[in-house]
Amino acid sequence: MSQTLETRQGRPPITSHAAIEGAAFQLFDARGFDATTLDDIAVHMGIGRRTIFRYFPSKFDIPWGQFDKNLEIFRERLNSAPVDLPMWEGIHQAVLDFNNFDENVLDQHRQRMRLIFETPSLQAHSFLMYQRWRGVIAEYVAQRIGQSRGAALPITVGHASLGLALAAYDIWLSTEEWSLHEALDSSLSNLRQYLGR
Amino acid sequence: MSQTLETRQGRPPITSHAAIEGAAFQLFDARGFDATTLDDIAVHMGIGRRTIFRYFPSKFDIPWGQFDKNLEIFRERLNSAPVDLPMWEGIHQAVLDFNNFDENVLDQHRQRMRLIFETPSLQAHSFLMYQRWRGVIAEYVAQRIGQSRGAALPITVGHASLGLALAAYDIWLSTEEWSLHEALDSSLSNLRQYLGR
DNA sequence: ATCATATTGGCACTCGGGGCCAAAAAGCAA
DNA sequence: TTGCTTTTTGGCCCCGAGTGCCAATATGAT
Repeated sequence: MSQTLETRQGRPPITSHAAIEGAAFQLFDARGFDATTLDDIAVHMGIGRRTIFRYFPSKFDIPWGQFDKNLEIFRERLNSAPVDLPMWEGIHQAVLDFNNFDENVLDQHRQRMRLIFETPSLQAHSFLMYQRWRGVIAEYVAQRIGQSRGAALPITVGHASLGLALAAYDIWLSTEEWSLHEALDSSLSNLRQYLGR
Repeated sequence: MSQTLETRQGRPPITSHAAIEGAAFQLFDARGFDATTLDDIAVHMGIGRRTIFRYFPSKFDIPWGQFDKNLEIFRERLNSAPVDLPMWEGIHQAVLDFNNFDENVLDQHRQRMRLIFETPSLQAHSFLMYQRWRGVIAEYVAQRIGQSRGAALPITVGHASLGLALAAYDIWLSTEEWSLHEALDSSLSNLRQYLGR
């Protein structure tokens, strides 16, 4: 059993990732990401600016929340994909699963991704997140075909899968017509059609 | 005729994009990108730090040199691609052309891309460059199929092409075995094979 | 009450970036 | 030569992100 609920020694934390994230999004929505300083967030929460850096390595990481956790979930989804399917189908299924959100969190996910996709400084930093995401795919492909993580196919499939996911998000965010699931399906089938069959 | 060589009025520029780029790369190679401050570069060149910002919008843009110019060339390459070929072949040819460097500049191109690919802060900012690159592709696809630049296929092909190019660069930079041309070919054929045929 | 432990947040610093503007350096006209 | 115009330069001063350092604070344990 984990000891999350146990009483710990030492001064108790005054805030949390979720609390900072929530307060930050309030201000981001109102003034925009760039126009919101860390001082604004700290003052608004009644905590020290220095404390924010104990929870997030940079301002850019706040909109991504607990990305590490999600990446772990994605890795598990991939590893439990059925092996009898063609690899591209298994990966696509895992991506669909990973992007399957409950109704009640879908709105905030959309808001989060919209902020990330529409703020240039945030887009730039997000590339570092994307790199880790495609690294998970590359690792899976490498393990499945028995090659190095840096070999041509794992690298290529990682980049291509990332491209498909980003395309789907671009499409999903720019129109109300499609669900995220449909956008992911459509980008894959569009690519297959484009590459000629 | 252009008036590049004419005498102009006003105080003449004390430096140039190329000069700053050259001096900067000297220091980047010696100390690394992050450890080199703009003050270091300015002092090393005997110019003011403020002046550097007249030539480059940010420190991150220095390693990219005159990216706008190259993007224009790429756009022309694309637009002069033969229409009787399947679209994916035309685009692939344009990408190959765009990445065809003379022997004498290949080393410095490799050095430049290695710096960009190996420096996280630089990777992040480079995503903004990549966005513009794939925008050129999306525009071409949109125009060729008579749809909006933001439609599903243009967006998807843009992202996928970018993924292929980045994969090729990853492979090219990580091994001495392949030429850039071969790496680009290999990433495309790997993707086609992966998607099953 | 004292001690051990863990978090907090203030202080001071570096660096990238930008607004502002006087100084510098050229051509041109009188 | 003397101004006038034009253009670039770079100093000055500011802001905000991010970091190292460390005393203050708030808990549990003895």
